[in-house]
Amino acid sequence: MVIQTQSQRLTDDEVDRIFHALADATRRDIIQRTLTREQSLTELAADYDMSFAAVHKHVSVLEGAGLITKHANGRARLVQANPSMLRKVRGLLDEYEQIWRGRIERLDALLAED
Amino acid sequence: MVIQTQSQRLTDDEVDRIFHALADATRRDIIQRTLTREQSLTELAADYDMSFAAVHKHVSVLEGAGLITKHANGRARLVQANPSMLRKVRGLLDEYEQIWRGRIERLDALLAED
DNA sequence: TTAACGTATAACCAAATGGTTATACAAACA
DNA sequence: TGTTTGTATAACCATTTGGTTATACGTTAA
Repeated sequence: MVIQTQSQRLTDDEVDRIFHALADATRRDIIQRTLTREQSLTELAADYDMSFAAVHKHVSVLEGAGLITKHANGRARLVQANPSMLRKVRGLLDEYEQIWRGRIERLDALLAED
Repeated sequence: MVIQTQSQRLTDDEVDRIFHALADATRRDIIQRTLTREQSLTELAADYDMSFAAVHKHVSVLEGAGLITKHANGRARLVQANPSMLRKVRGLLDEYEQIWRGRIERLDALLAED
């Protein structure tokens, strides 16, 4: 078993996988549903107009991105969203906001000269 | 000329396009660079190890997602990031946070019973 | 008016994506 | 034990993606 240490910084590949995982409405819906309460794969699959295998693939993509985790309960696999990863994504966007604010401040400083 | 009214809610397709656009390191880099200051396509293309046409495609993807805007200046096309769209994306993630908090509150309420 | 520069786009290609059906395995139950 | 249920995965397919080269089109400058 590998203990995943909470890495401070995400690599480009990790960020690629996270945003890719979020770029699909079915996968975003799975995140929403499993934020509220954990759900098994069959429970999830029942509500989408596609095969179980397709839903299984979507869940795998989310798992690979660290956006959800699965744990076994008998033969069921319970899926739950991982809010800490969602917060990390928000943190990435906050960095953009900081860059933007930095630009505004430099413009302000420029106007304030003389 | 079409005046784009600031639509309150993004459609699934729009969100798909936005996250897809963010799921590539080159495109994220273009956003970062053009948040600081607007840059022409050739300026942008000079720093990547790929053809001008490839960079042009990346910029088109970002433009289609509303994450950057282009305006002409002579023969140059100046690219600048669109911070308001980035904030909207953050808003989407905030919604997930709200759902998550709602769950916690319900759990707290449950524990508070008796 | 030509030549050079910046941009746009077409045609092509390999690889990835998102779906399918079919099959296998593992756990629960009659 | 045998059957059903839940999950995993393989093989396949059409479409999309992300790159290429080549070419065309405006705009600037000599």
